[in-house]
Amino acid sequence: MAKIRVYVGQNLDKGIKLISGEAIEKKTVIIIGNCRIQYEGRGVSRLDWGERIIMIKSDGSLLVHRPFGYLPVNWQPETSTIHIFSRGEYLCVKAVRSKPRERVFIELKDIDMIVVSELEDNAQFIEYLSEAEIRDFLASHPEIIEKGLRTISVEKNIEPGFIDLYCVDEKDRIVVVEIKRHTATVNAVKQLSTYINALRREYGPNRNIRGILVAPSITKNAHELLVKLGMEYRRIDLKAIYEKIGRTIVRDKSKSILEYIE
Amino acid sequence: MAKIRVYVGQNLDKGIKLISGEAIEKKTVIIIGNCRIQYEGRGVSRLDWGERIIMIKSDGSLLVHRPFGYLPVNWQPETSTIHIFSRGEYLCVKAVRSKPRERVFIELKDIDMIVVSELEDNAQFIEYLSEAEIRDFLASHPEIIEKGLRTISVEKNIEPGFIDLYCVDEKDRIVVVEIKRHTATVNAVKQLSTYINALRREYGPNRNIRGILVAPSITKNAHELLVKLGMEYRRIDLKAIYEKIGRTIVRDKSKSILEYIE
DNA sequence: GTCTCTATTTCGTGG
DNA sequence: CCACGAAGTAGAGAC
Repeated sequence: MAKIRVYVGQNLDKGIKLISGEAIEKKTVIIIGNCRIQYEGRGVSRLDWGERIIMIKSDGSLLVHRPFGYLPVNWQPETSTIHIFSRGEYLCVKAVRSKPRERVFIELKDIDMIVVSELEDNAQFIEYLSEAEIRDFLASHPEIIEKGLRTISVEKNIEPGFIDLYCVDEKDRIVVVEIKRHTATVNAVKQLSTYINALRREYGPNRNIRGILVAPSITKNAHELLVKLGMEYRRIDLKAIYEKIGRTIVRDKSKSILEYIE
Repeated sequence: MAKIRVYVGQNLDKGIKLISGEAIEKKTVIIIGNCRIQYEGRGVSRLDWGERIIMIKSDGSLLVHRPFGYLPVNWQPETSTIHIFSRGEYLCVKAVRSKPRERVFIELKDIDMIVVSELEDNAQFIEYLSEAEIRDFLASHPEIIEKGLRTISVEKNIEPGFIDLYCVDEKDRIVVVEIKRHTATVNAVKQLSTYINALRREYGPNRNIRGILVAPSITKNAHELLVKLGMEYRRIDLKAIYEKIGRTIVRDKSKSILEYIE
């Protein structure tokens, strides 16, 4: 079980003393209370009094959550230094970051609860179906994109940027493959076009160079532009790739994992 | 003061019953405990047992925070439906979203604390120095960009997209202004170049059309490309703009607000 | 440190 | 609802 100290009601003063004095090393602090907030740095923001949840982690990251919305209303990433101190009637939390130079300044006028916890969490976060994983899988199974396609290099660096897959087709034409793990937009088409133009400059007009955009879907505008520029689209099915890579971990058996992919 | 109920130690069962039975309407729930998590949807992830903080808001948003890092390790935005229920030894939290189809499934084997709160927060979040604000300010003060510059239109829609400022200079040449509120990259240069090419096609080769990229800074590659394409860079100072727009709210007087901008 | 690109990006806005 | 671009985007990887 985690070490947790809860300060509420009569004990709040003790909690305030604890978090404002002692360094909160290795501890995660949650404060619930009525506060106002100012942020200055890359932008400037102001938020007047309201009841919110403040989370301060031992690495210096700070989050302020309102009772709605997925995103924190104010925050500071982990490179910050955090000071907690009393000023007049208010408990103040000040998180300053030097690069970029910015600060979050919180004043609390009412505190409902303080939780100081020491959490142990050493598990490794494992992700599947990232763009890198899909790219590497397609690199070793280029026939999924097109029969007879062979991969020459992965993440090939040419001047304008990195080509996901640099391949040749059955007729030995160069094929530039751009992979998107979700809906391809006009930007993706432009990106692919840039690569192809660069290669055409390099190889001259006699070398036939093809461009294939691989994605589970593509926007209408993107597809029009793609066709206009003489390039091609290949749909991939993330579900099928996931099956082929072969995962077996399913804990919640109420629904198949594959129902949720793409 | 906010309405807060804390369940810890002996009371945990009561808390579990509360959050798994009743709809948690208008309430924000925090659970601290040892859990494992699976996510499936746009991607797939697994996280084995560890002590974490789970936050569930009344709008259906879900966040799981590890004791480190600014970002939640797993989450679900506010369009989700959330079910809390017991299965065997575990308390389960299941958040499902339909568009895109995805789910987060959490199993808790030890719970340290449950907090159920009703937070009141109606304050308006106010942001300054957004790209829109900077753009509108420069639109009405184009002389900051260049002496004699006049704004013709803001957010002008031409085929490839929207031009931030469409101006004419002292010599009545068309000037396309692209504004970035931080470091301009090669993409910004390409964007500007696209607009200018479109206008050149429209107005023919005799009309002189200039492009100005306005940003607090620019990357080396971007600047090289800009010069190569015959366009110009103007540095803007966010601090100066903020001063000119004229803000006065400064609560924490220990440091001037302007120290923290840009 | 600078620059570029991805992200379970999220979020807004305009068509 | 789809498409596209901004964000205090954050974070990773290459150079």
